[in-house]
Amino acid sequence: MDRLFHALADTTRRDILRRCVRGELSVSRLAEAYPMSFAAVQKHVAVLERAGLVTKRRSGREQLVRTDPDAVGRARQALDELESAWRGRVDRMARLLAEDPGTDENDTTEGPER
Amino acid sequence: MDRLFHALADTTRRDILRRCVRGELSVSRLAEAYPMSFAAVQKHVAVLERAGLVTKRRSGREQLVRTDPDAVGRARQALDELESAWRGRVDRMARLLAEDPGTDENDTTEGPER
DNA sequence: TTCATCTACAACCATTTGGTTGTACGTTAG
DNA sequence: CTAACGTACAACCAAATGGTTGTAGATGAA
Repeated sequence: MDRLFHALADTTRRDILRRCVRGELSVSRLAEAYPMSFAAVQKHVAVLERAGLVTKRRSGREQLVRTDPDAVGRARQALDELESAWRGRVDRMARLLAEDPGTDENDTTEGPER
Repeated sequence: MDRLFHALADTTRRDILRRCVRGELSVSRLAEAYPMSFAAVQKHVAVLERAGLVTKRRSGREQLVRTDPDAVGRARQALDELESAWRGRVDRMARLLAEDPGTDENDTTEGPER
């Protein structure tokens, strides 16, 4: 979660994500687009990879970068949960679950984070 | 944008946001909840404030922290745009705008960021 | 007034970040 | 084979981060 948002908190990295939307791009092709060294872009891609936002696929001597379609969805879901709390939906849901002694699996109210 | 995601990229800060959902909390009240100094929490609140995620209101000698309901919406919208690009919606929209010589204000295709 | 509380802010420190350069290795092209 | 390309990775550096302590200013309570 920390890594996800941290990866998104950089203009270059968000731009890399946008560029990889249309299709796979090699790291060196990406590096041409930015006023920085190849190694720097390589590091940005590594950050995105550790956050699960992109995956790399080897093709010959090139390393093709592709976005993970589900990753942004996960980030959005995290914000949705935050927004739900905002609107009090979580509280009401928790209260309903408390009254109904049914299957209460997940805990959405306590602890700083999972 | 950078500041927004960076503010969200920390467990303590996300937790502060959740705690301030129900109502305003003073900084010292917040500080009691975490195993760190008052000044550290103060800094976290400052980061959230610079990102526009919370606002502070003075009440006597206390400084009450409150979440900005629209802020998470803004972050979600940013992710929505990213997700739209994923799905190619932005591209099709841009193509439509290109064919229609009408009011083409925003540029969504070039540059690293706004 | 005096004291305790809440806040603000500066100074400091260790670690991380974002960038650089340089070197080494696998792969493709001539 | 040799040269060029794409990548990986280490070492290094300046700046930012996340934490600390200490000091000082407002405000509320005794």
